[in-house]
Amino acid sequence: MRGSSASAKAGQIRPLNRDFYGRDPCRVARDLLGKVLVREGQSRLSARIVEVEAYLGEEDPAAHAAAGNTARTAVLFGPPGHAYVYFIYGNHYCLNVSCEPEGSAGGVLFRALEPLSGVEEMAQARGVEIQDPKDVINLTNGPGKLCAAFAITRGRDNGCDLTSTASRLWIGEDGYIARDIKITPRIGITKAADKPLRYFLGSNPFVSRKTSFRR
DNA sequence: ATATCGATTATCT
DNA sequence: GATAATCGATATG
Repeated sequence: MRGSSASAKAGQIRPLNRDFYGRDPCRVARDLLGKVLVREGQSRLSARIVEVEAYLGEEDPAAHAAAGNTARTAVLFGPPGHAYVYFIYGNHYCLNVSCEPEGSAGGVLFRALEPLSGVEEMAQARGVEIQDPKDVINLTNGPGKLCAAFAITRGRDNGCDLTSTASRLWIGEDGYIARDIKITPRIGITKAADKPLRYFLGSNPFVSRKTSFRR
């Protein structure tokens, strides 16, 4: 066996190709569950994707793409598989991956991750101490939190190619099969707040909330 | 357990 | 000038 096998060996992570992202954000969101976000650095940080939301194109009032192709939203209109990072509420960064073929807007917001490696470095980046195993949950169970844990900022990571293992940030699969997928409305929005575009692993303790009402 | 609120800035009206 | 794809702290049941 020499790497041509379809099933990944334990611990091995293979990047997802650009075609994976060049589709409807709803399908990309669904298929992203169970995949792995990797940040290369002094040591490698990795975490499983357990909660995401789909944001559509200019016709979705809740999407940033609704403002059209501006300096801020350009990545959403560009080629698929790139990181769209924005700053919100004066405090937090949020990470998306661009979807749809170039010229058509769409993205998937990362809402929660399950840490696989580099827990100590994530805790340090979040500015918290891990005193109890349950404290690990608090590291990446929200869109702002996971960006802090991975040291993701707009300046460093906006526009990053997430299909390349040469990038500081990329996404891969390790053979894990997503189970118990749940779908609810998106969280924290006021427009189009009823559309069921939030996808998560129902039995995973790292999801930010079980249900979606808020606000 | 849920509810409310302040922080702080990029972006848009 | 208002709002926002959030978080953490505080108050209250």
